[in-house]
Amino acid sequence: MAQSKSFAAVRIPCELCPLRARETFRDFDSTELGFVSSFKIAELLLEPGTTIIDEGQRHPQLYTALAGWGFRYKILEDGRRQVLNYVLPGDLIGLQGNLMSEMLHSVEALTKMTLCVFERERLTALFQNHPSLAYDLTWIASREESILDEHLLSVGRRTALERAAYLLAFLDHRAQATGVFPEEGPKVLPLTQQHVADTLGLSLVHTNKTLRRLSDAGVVRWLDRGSEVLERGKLFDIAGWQPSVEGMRPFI
Amino acid sequence: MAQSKSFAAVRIPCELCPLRARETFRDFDSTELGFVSSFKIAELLLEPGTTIIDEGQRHPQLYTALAGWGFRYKILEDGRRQVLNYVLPGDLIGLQGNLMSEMLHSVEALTKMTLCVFERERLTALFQNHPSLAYDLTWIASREESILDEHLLSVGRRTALERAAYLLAFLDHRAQATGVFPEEGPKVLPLTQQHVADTLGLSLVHTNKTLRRLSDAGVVRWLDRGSEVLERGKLFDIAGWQPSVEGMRPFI
DNA sequence: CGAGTGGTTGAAACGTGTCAATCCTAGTGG
DNA sequence: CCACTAGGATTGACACGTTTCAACCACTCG
Repeated sequence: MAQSKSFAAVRIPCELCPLRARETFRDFDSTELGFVSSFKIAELLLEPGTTIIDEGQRHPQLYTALAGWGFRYKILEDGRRQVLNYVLPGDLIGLQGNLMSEMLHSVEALTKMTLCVFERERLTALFQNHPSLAYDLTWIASREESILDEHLLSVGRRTALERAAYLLAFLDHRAQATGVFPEEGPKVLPLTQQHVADTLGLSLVHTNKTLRRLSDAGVVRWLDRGSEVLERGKLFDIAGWQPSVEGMRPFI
Repeated sequence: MAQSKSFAAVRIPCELCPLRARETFRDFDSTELGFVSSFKIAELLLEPGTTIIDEGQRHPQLYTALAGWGFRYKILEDGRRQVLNYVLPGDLIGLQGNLMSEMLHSVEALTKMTLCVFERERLTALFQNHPSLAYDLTWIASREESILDEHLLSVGRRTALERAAYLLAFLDHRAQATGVFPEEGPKVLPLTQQHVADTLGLSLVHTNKTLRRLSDAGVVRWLDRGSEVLERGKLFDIAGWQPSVEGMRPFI
């Protein structure tokens, strides 16, 4: 497992942030922009498999994902792992560490990632001087919460097939909305079946068989280490789920 | 199902808030107290079974539980229900989801409850003028998040017995910490087995058999419509879980 | 070329769900 | 005071979904 974190030679200034250009994300006014610009202390480039945050450790930094995929998870003592959610561009990493001294979950990069690095300490200044950003932070936290609600509903009450369909629909939709997919070429969700299993609360073998049913129905295609959604509508039908229409969302 | 919400004849002023007296909760300074006092527009007294928030509806109010037990849940179209978390005194109700649009989950009273009522609109003023309270809000949201993380781990990866043990340990611990238990008499968690089942993601029958195993082991006792934890330590052992030590927590 | 990771498959064991009764208790109205 | 009722808890039998075990294949990388 690659543990190397390298600081980028070139650091994208927030003024030129590629995310901000996308219509999904709300704009900053110049004051906010100034603060966030100074809030950002570095940029991290990560290889797939890198651990970003380790459960049980103190972690003085916060991150915003700029590019790439990651995932949050927890493990039990005997190694059973539960994936809690996925990290996409615009997502804040490590917010809940602020209260408890130690992090209560881990985060790992799924693909190459770029992260903006912030100093946790400076959150106080953010709350003091930038109410609108403070509001955004709360907004972000409560959005993550509602995603977890839906996941919990899924793992607790949906069947294996529904769960799988929901997960792929959910990820495909989020990926689309945040614009992680390449302009050209297949829009692939970069997960192994082990990740899917650990997200759905199923065994690897059963996950494989469930995904196969989706493949056979022509709804998705499984690639080398990832999958591609072919029939969005059918997935929604199977899952019994629709993405809720979101307007612009904030990000720090 | 009783749907009546009645406004209290007597309204406890925030200055005399009984929760604030407890050592679990952090104190307000006088400015904060003044704001919260004006933020609170009413007090609600609810009968068991009352729906507080309805999924899919806009809900212009926020609440803080002052007394009693409630629970948050989601349901699928065919009626399958998943309990997401329980509401205890000091908990904020209605923060999750898009801060200003439709609710993505429902909330129901489990016992008689008392709620403080706030106007969602005035959140803006809170963020503008009271950074410390804004910070608290984020703290609260991200705490709920870490609880959901643990629940998701539980439902996804723990066995039925571990899950049941975890849930009872978790609730017993929270109840103890917030002081909902009566000073005298048995400390009972006011859930039916149906609630437990819907929290654990299990069927009612299997939940019954699982709880019976815990009863037979003498770890808990099941009462009429609730349970009592007898051996905290053993419960932790079975669950493979320990409550993380929290300092004082904020509440609005 | 061998090793490692990820995916695939079948069979058997096991945990959970479903169905269908029964019991218990608190609350209701005659 | 006694049916009567309704919600909650309990139980056994059986069906079904999921896990586990144990292979094997395909592909990439050093």
